[in-house]
Amino acid sequence: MPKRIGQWHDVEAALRADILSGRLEPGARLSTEADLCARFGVGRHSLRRAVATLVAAGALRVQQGAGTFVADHAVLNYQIGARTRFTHNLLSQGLAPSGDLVSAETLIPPAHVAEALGITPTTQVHAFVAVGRANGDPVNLTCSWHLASLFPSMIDQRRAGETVSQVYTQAGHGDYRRRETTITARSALPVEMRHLNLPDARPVLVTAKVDTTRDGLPIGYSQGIWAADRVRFTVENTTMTGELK
Amino acid sequence: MPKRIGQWHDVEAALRADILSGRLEPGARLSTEADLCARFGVGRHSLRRAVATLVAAGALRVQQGAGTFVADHAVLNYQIGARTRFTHNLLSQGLAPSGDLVSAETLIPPAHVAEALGITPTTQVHAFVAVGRANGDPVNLTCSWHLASLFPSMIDQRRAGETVSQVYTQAGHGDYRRRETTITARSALPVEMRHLNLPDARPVLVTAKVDTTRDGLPIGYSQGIWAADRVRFTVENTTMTGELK
DNA sequence: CCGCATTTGTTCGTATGTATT
DNA sequence: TAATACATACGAACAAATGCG
Repeated sequence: MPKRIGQWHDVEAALRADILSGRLEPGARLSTEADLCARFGVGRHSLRRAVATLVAAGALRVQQGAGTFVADHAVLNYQIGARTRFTHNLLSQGLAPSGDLVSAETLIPPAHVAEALGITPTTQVHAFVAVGRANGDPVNLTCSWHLASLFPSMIDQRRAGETVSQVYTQAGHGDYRRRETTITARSALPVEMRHLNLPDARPVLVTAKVDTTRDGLPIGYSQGIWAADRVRFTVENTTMTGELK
Repeated sequence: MPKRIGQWHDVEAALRADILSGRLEPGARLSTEADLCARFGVGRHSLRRAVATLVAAGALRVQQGAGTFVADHAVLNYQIGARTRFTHNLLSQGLAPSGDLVSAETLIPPAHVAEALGITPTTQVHAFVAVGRANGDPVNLTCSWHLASLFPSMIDQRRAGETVSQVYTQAGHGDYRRRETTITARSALPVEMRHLNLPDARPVLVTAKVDTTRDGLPIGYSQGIWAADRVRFTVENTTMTGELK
């Protein structure tokens, strides 16, 4: 026996059903708040809470002054854990990759970065923040940290448009490896909302990985924040037969 | 230029800062709403919106009648894409795995399942819903669909506690393979909130995979919904040397 | 075990600001 | 510029859950 308290739950369910069933098509505009309030017989508060929930869920998109619309998204399918790269991933789906370097500086890393890199908290690193785009729309925000001692001119190189891989190679670490990638999800932080152009605290996927030399020495750590409704990760399940138990 | 208007943003930022800085320790109880309203000089509306945002972000936990608390979580590190299993994954971290079978029935699959399995929309499948737990706390909700024709007595077998792998093996498909796994994130649906014991529409990670025979014929499709703040996926980055560009 | 005070949840009304058309 | 539509904010009242005496 479901414990349904709250009219806004009912309104949310009704709107969600309309969207899923196709009665409201992707991109369609909903009636105004006032109309919907009248239709459902609830106050503006209840209606707005239902809409807010669906916006957070990525089912609706609201634009002040214009109206409320059913979301329509293009989802990027991103291959992970292999030798594919951002550029290659997008091109293979007919999307135009681009990116902006938001910031580049040399500093003392935050604690969790120092830990991941296995360095003392006072060792200097280069820190970069960049936005990756598909067809001009931002899809991810990358924060990366690299040992400053190994890549003296990395700041200038990256400002000149060189990729991390290119810098690694020129410094004699072309055969670097990527340790395992971790994936988590959470709600977007205010900074992330700005860079990813998110209208609200929507879910984001967070990827993190450590680059090491062939000997396993960490040389860089990077973290990607992805708008959850704009990407789907694919992990190739290599190996494996049965192996139950 | 940031266009930040709204007091509730300021309240959220202040609370977030208190949490991150450690002034509010994990598990600690905040002052009451009334007190916080007075302290920040805002109405209850603004305060509650700030709190709601932090709850959605997983930073706070609210309990009606009791108070608002700083979240303290145990995060499960889940190895993905290898031969590891739910049980093994938990045991290796000292967590006790358990699970409940929520439902088991034979039916016509939803469209996206039929598509994934490469079957006509009228082919019957067994559908299961189960909750996976770590130390009794729910961490994921698994929905799986399996070709009914291949596993006639699967419903009874699973009700008797047998695993999917065990059923596969007994039907002569012990050497099944897992096609690639996809990972996405979104907000939890009401059903998921109930089973995962989520107090709100928090982010969830969604994993999906197709089991096939050695010949590549699909025999089952399963989807896992994970409470985002209770799990971190780890993908082993096999292979790979440089291979830049 | 009951009852009561405390604390959060839901809902309404109302007013004003800001973006879009 | 004016009308429309969503955003923010305050206040108030009652419901529901919790915890304590």
